[in-house]
Amino acid sequence: MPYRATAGTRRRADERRAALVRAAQTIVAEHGFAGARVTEIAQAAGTSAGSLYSYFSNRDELLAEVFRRAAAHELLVVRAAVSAAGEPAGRRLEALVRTFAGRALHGRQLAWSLLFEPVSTLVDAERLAFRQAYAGLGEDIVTAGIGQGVFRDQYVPLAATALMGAISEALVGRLRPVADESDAPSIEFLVREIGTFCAHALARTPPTTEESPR
Amino acid sequence: MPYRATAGTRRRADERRAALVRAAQTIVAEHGFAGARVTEIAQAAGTSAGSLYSYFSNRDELLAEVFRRAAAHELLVVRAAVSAAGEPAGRRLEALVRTFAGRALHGRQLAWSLLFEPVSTLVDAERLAFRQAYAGLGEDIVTAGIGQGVFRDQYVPLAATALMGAISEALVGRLRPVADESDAPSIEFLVREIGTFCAHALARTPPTTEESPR
Amino acid sequence: MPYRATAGTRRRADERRAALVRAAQTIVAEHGFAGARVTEIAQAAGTSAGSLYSYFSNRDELLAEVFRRAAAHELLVVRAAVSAAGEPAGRRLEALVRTFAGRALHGRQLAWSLLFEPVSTLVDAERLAFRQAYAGLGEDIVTAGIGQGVFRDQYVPLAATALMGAISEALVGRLRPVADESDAPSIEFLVREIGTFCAHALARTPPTTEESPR
Amino acid sequence: MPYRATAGTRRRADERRAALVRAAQTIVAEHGFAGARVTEIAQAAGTSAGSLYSYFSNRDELLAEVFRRAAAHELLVVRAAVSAAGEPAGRRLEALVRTFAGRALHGRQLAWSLLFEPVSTLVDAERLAFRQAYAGLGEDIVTAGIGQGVFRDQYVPLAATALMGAISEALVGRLRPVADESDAPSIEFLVREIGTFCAHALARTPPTTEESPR
DNA sequence: AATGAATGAGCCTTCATTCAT
DNA sequence: GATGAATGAAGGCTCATTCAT
Repeated sequence: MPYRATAGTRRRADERRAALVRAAQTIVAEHGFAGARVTEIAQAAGTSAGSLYSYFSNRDELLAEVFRRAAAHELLVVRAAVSAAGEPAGRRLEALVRTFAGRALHGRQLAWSLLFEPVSTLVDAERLAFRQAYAGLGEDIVTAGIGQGVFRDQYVPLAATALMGAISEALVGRLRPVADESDAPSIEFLVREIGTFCAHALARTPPTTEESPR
Repeated sequence: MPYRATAGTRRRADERRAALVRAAQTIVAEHGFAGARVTEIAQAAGTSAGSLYSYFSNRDELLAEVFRRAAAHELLVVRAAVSAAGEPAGRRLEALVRTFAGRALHGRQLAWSLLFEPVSTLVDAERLAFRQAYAGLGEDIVTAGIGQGVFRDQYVPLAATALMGAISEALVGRLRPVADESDAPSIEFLVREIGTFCAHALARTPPTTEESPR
Repeated sequence: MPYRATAGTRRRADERRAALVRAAQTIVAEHGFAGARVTEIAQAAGTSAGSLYSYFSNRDELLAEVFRRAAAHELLVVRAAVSAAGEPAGRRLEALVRTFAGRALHGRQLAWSLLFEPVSTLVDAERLAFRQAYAGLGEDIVTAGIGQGVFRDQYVPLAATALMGAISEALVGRLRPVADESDAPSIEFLVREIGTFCAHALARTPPTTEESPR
Repeated sequence: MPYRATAGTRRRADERRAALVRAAQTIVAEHGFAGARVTEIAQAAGTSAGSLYSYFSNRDELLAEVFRRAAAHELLVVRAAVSAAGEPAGRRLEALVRTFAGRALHGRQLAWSLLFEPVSTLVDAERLAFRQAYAGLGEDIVTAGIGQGVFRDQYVPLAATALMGAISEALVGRLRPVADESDAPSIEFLVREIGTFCAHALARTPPTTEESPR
């Protein structure tokens, strides 16, 4: 009698696979991709390293999936918030910033890993897609805003990119020492400031470039 | 004739050291810090791995020097351009963007490694200083602009950070596929767009957030 | 049938570990600690270098275990013999010498490595304990002997140390060429002589220091 | 005109050579043979590593010479003291112990290195000679003592060896932790105790091996 | 004959991947 | 299908020795 992949078998396999991805994600969220050892992932998933290789042909492959999943989730959340914001584009922009900020500040390491950490060609490709999706989100907003006359006419791809750069750097960037968080400004304040920054950046009104008259 | 530690000897040592740094930088510029193997660096410098250790106590130390050197150069160039731009702040901002852009587009991998690639504690510390210097540059410009009434009143540290994020992401970010550069917009155009983006972002005039009347 | 961490597995692991220790000990017994290369140890144990590291976190750790094991064994044997010798202290002393001698002459290099060869801080600490245990044994005997009036009153720590020095040097010391063992005195004779030497050294009767009258 | 080794040239060479040996000895006396790096020796001698190799074909060769020299010096001093002690053998023995003790406690590291530290086959051979010389000294004393009826009849080689073992272990042995030297007994006391130990060990009077009557 | 920078073999250690059970 | 011990390639670093100057 030939072996038959019953529904139960199949489901159990899927669960295992998912457990591995989840475990890996947890570790990545704590130590970054570089700190995600195959053995530890397997252990955290209640499985073995060897078993892992029957679900993924590669460590890279697994990490890529972790990336994909985490990124997809982020996107989902942000997209939902953006959709819910309705019109005009300014409100959508604000929702984008606010949601992105919430996610990023929640899990800084994961956010950073998703955005910046170099892993492998595979993940880099994945990241490209992720960023493009984000950029696409931004592009939609910008395009809509332009159409609505809210935003000035501009080269949309770049605007979206710069937008994401500004937001992510301001939030996840490792620019300032993490240590001294005592007198750091409140998140609410930061988000509002970033929102203003972005709103201005896209705005129609031409910026004042000359010194103000006294 | 006895061996003599002449000026020539000294110079050759300096050259060797410099050659190592240069070789390392070349490799970093191609494969990133992670891809810079000691043996390969030495070989590329026409030396042996062992020899490398008489110039640097460490691989990390060498990489840190590569970073320092490259970063210092970038800063120098950008600072000079900014200073030369004079008043008002808007012009300095434009100079910042233009120069940064020129450097970044020249060597994408290097720029990315300098800005983002995690290496070691040592280099990360170096990077912090580098980024802070950049941020400082930005802060100076923003502060000046606010004083001149050109820029709106805003939380300067964040503005500077977001600024750098926008610029670097737009330029070095791996958002767009590097492969397909056929119908990419001209650098000149990109730089102008980024400049506009930044100028608006900081500008005093409140952005229009409502739909324009038809 | 799923892989199962059975008692057999566990036993095999223990065996592997033991094999490594044994292999290491063999090599140490032949070439000393310094001559015990990780790769060679693993190979001698029928394993790979990498595998070694799942049983020991360190080369030093393994060597320390080799030391501990060998030393513990030596101590056990000697202690047992000493206990079995009963009273008075003189008999215990003789047992000490005899047993120590037997062990030492059996494996000269190992005995020497245990007693003298510098390895690492870890092993040195282990050795300290080993030597102190030996010294403690000696001190017990000397103290007892003094109490019994068999040995003269003396500074016990030094007596014990000197005792061990005399014995070990006479036996393991590299004083005489190892090569020419042809006309060497019998072990039995040596042991008896050392015993006499030690007995006298500790004895109560004051030594004659003046020339005997003719 | 052929190169001629003038007296001056020759003398200068000898001085260089001697300087190297001296420098090496200083370093060995501080860090042991293992801690004597070729480069550092050369530097300490005001020479270069390369130059060192025109005086010694080997690091081992140099270290062997260091050993030879230091050992010879020790021997010379001890021999002189022993000779000066005159008769009977008991006095010579005391002189041996006292002088040896003085030297050993003066430079513990050097003494230990000479007596115990493993270096190379070459040095080990040298050490053999050294120890044999010491043993010879001991043998002479013991033999004389036996002839004078001061010491009991015994197997001289072993007695001498055990003697040296007792002395050196008591003095240089790393048995007890070096750290706690606060309430350590005075050197004078130690030397006297060792002397007594040795005197008894060799003495004619048969030791009491039965418990003393109460 | 002197120099000291260059060499490179050799060491320990890590970790993704495989495969006998 | 599952397991996890075994593997072994690869990497950084040290230091005695050599050799162009």
